[in-house]
This record gives sequence, structure tokens and C-alpha cells, in this order.
Amino acid sequence: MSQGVEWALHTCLNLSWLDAPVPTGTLAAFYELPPAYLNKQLQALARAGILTSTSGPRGGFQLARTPAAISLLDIVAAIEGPEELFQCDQILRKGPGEHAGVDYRQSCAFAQAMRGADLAWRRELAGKTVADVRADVERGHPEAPANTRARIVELR
Amino acid sequence: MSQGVEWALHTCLNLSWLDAPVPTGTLAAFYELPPAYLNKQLQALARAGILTSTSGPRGGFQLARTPAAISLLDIVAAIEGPEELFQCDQILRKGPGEHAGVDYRQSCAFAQAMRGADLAWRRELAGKTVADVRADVERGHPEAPANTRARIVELR
DNA sequence: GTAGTTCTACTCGGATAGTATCTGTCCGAGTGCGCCCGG
DNA sequence: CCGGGCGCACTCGGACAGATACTATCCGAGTAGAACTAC
Repeated sequence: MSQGVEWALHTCLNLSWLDAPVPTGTLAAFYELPPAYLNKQLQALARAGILTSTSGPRGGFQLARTPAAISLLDIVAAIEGPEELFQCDQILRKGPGEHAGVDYRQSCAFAQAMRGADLAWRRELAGKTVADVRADVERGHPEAPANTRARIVELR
Repeated sequence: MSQGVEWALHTCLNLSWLDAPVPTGTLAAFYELPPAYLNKQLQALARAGILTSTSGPRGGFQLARTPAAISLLDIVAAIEGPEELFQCDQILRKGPGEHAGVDYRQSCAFAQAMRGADLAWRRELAGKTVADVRADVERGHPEAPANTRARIVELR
């Protein structure tokens, strides 16, 4: 699974503590990440409607909706794409007893099982939002929001 | 997710209907797969203890244990490796408020959530065995075992 | 003093290289079977 | 006719290229703000 997912998750959490656009360079410096490559990931989040981007001075990225409306699945899907983990290539098409026109992505027992596991994974991710994670973090580290805000203005 | 997983799943199912070693070439011809590359996947299954391999004439691969003792997770893990889907690189190490020596793979809220989803996925896969899938297939297509056996001897 | 204009610096966005992993292929080591030879 | 030895064809196993996708970088288009000028 792509590296950018972790960057996107933590960056979204940080943005949830801020209410003004933050440029890529500042967000990258926060974790010492390559700025241009982080920018690429944030572009994907913007295309997915999770972030909004504003150009020019005082521009940058900010959350497009409330943290409670952003699930971890939204972020993962924005970076990794909407495809399932297991892609059925229907090799049964080449086997014996094949009925042309059958969609083995639906009828193959293995494809069904893999899809079931995929759905269980997605259900877990869809059930956790950025707001949930933020609450967990603030419970364990009440100073985190202030620290983050301070570091961001320090890096501007 | 790797292509070889689908090949491995279907090949294990086919082998569950047979009780003698089948060479890679025959198994590959069954679905018109590249023989040498399928061989590579079967080697991985053998290393994982799912198949046993015998060299020489009349050799090949066969299941190492009963189909009820082979879960889909076993096969997936043999091909893809034992790593989790999401790898936490602990970028928090580079952030503010960092306490040296903390293992963020354990304490980071995102890592915990991703691990939970991973476990849900694995639980689904571990709960389904090759024997289960075989029963499903035989229910829908009672002729499948005989067809498979016939095709295998035909391709020998 | 104020409004309009220009200029500049800053930001995103997509186009462009480098690298690791997945995909596919090849040849050598080992092995069991069948054949041949001798008794 | 029967037993032993030899040769051979077959199979796995790991070492070797090619293709795809991930990682990383750079430069141009657009924009908001500030500075400057004219009234």
C-alpha cells in the first residue's frame, strides 16, 4: 500500500486543527517530507473533494468538509484509487466448462470470498472518521492541537 | 494485489480434486497461463507448506494437507508475504512533541485503525477454506470435479 | 489622501526523470523410470 | 527367465531480463497582495 496514504492521513488530521489554508511546503516541513511529492498526494485529495486548494499568496490546502464527514476510507480511496484489493481476471474463462458471457467476477466463488473480505476491510475504514481519530489523540495528548498550531505558524 | 494470487487459489482448488502430483506445465495449460511464472508461485506455496513438490518423471505438485486445513489467508500470505496492507513508517517521529523511543506502530491512532481494518480483512480470509469453496462450487456445478480430472489427464 | 494600475512573490498543477516491485523467461541440478546387458 | 546397472527424459528450483507502477523532482500558469503613481 502506497506510502502517501500515511502522509495524507496525518496531514488531514493536522489540517483539522487549523482553519486557514496551509501551503504544501509548510505541511511537508512538519514531517520532513519531500514537498513536491506531498503536493501530488494533496492534489489527489483535492480531486476527491476532501481538500480545497487556493492559489497565490496566503493560499494552500484546507479541509473541504467537517472532519466528522471524512472517513479513513475516503482518504485511502483518494490516494490508492477505488479498485478492490483483489482484482479478478476471470481465468476461469480459459478453463473447461466455460459458458461464454458469464461474468466470473460475480459467480466465481473465490471472487465472492475475496470481495467479502474487501468489504469487511472497507467497512472498518468507513466507520472511522478523522474526527474520531482527532478525539482519540486529544484524549491521550491534550497539548497536541496547540503544539501543531504553534509549529505550523513557526514553519510558515 | 498480485496476479499470482488468483492463479494460486484456482490451482489449489483443482489440486484438491486430484490425488497425484501434477506438473506445472499441466496446471498452467489448464488456464493458458505462462508455465514458468506459475511455477514461481507454486514454489512459494510449497515454501509455505501448502503444497509438496516432487521432482522427476511422474512428479509435480499436490496439496500438503487436507483442503479443510488450507484457508484463503494461507494462500494469500504465501504469495503476497506476511506484511500488513498498511505499513506505518512512523512519520510522527519527525513531528513535534515526539518522545524518542516510542513505537508509533503501536501508539499512533491511525496505525491502530488501519491495523483493525487489516485484521477484519484477515479474519474473513482465515474463515474460508479451500474445502468451503470446493463445496460451493460442487453445489452449483456438480460436474466440475469430473471435468477437471478429465481435462488434467487430457493435458498430461 | 485616495483610487487605479502595475509589479512581484507566492501557490498550485501537471509534465518529466529515477527506482523498486511485479511479471515473465531461461537454463541447470536432481530424480525416478525404462531399457539394456549379463548371468 | 531374472536381476543389476546404465542412460535418459522429465520435473523442480533458482538465476536472469522486461514492464509496470510507485517515488521523487522541476518548471510554468494563475492569483492575491503590496507598492507605486497619478489625480
